[in-house]
Amino acid sequence: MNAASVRCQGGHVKRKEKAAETETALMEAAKRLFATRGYLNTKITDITAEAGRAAGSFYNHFSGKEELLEALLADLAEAGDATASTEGHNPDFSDPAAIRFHVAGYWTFYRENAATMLALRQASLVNEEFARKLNQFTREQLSDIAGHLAYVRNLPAKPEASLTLLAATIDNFAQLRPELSDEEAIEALTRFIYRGLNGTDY
Amino acid sequence: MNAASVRCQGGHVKRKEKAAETETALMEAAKRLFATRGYLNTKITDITAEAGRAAGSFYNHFSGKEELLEALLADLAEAGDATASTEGHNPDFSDPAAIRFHVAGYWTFYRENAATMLALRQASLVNEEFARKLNQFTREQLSDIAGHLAYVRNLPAKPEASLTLLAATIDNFAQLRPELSDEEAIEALTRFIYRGLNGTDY
DNA sequence: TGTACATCAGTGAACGCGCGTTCACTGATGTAC
DNA sequence: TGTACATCAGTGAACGCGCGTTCACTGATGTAC
Repeated sequence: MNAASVRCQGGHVKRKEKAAETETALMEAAKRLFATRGYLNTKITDITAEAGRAAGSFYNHFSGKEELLEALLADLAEAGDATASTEGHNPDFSDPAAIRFHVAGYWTFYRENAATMLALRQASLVNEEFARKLNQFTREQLSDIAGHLAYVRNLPAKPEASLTLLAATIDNFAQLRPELSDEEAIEALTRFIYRGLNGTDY
Repeated sequence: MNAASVRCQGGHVKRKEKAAETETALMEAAKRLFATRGYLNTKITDITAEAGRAAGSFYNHFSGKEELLEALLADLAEAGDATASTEGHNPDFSDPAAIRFHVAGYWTFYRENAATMLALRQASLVNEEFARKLNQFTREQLSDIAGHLAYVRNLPAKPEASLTLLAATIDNFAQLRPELSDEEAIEALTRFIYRGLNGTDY
C-alpha cells in the first residue's frame, strides 16, 4: 500500500527516495504554513507536524529553519532563471507592451511564490544574512531590466534611481494586494510605470 | 544633583515626574534599539538595560513590548496630525509643486520617525493587531491626499488604485534608502509620481 | 512643625514557559559472504 | 538464494537555553494627625 514500502528492482534507491520524499514534504509543509501564519510565527515543530513527521526528523534534512528557507530560495532562484531565460522578449521600454510583459511576468511570479517571498522578507528583518541574500536575488532579477531602460529617452531620474523607482512601485503594490483582479492590477501598474518612466501617456 | 531628588514646592509631583521620566527613558531607549537591531530582535531586558533601569521596572509602565510600541505609535500619530494640520497647502496634484510638497513632507516624516516606522512594520508581520493598526494609520495619512487626486484629469487607474500606486512607490522607495541625497530622492519621486499620475512631464 | 504610617517607583534574583535540539531506540533497507 | 550484520531514516520523550514575567524587598515620597 504505502509507496515507500514497495521494493524496486535496482535496490539501494528506496532509502534515498524516502529521505527525499520527507525533505520535500517538509518544504511543502513549510510553504503552506509560511503563507498562512508567516515565517517568524512558524515553529519547527509546526512544520514537522504539518508534514506528518516526528520533530527530530527535521534535523536529518536541515540544520534549522534558516537552512530550509535557503533551500526554498534556491528553488525560487531556479524558477526565476527559468522564467527569465525562456524569454525572447521585447526590451524596448518605450513600448508599453514591453513593460506590460515584464509587469505581468513579475506579477505571476510573485503570486505563485508568495509564501517564499513573504518568508524571505520576514527572515531579512531578523537575520542579516538573509537580508543580503534577498537583496542579491532582487538585484539579479533586476539586472535584466536595467538594460531595457536605455531605450527610454527621458527618464525621470538617473538610471539607477529610475530602476529603483520602478522596482519599489511594483514590489510594494504586489505586497499591498489591492482589491483588483490580476488583469486590472497589471494594467494599472503598466500604465503608471510607463508614464513614470517615459513622461508621456499611451 | 539628581534632578529627581530636588524637592519642589507643590509636593506630590515628584513621584509622578520620576515615573514619567522612566517611561520616556524606556521609550527613547527602545527607539534607539529598534533603529539599530529592529523591533523583533530587541528584548525587553535590552530596553531596560539601555535605559539604565532594572528589568522589573518595565512592567510598571507597559504590560509588554507591544504596549510600548502602541505608545510610540500614539506619538507618531500625534506628530503626523500636527504636520498635516499646519498645512494651508496646495491640493492641486496637477501642479508638480503640490506633489513635491507632499513628497517632501512624507520623506522627512519618515526620516525622523524611521525607528518607529520600522518597528511597526516588523510588529505587523507577527501580530495581527498591529497589522490592522498600521494599516489604519496609513489610511489616515492618505485620506488627505485622496482628495487631491480629484484635480488630476487623466489618472492611470481608478482613484483608489491610483492612490495605492502613489503610496506604494513613495513608501517602498523610502524603505529602500537609495544612495541619493534627500533632495535628489525627493526630486526623483516627485517627477516619477507626477508623470505616473498625470501622464505628462513638466 | 514633627512623628508615624501608607504608598509608590524601582530593584534584581528567581521562576517557569515555549521551543529548539538531542539522543537512545526501532524497524526497514542495504550489503557481505 | 539465505543468513548475519551494518547502515540509515525516522521517532518522540527529555533536556536545557533564553527570555518574559513575577514578587518580596528597599528607600524615597506623600499623607494624616
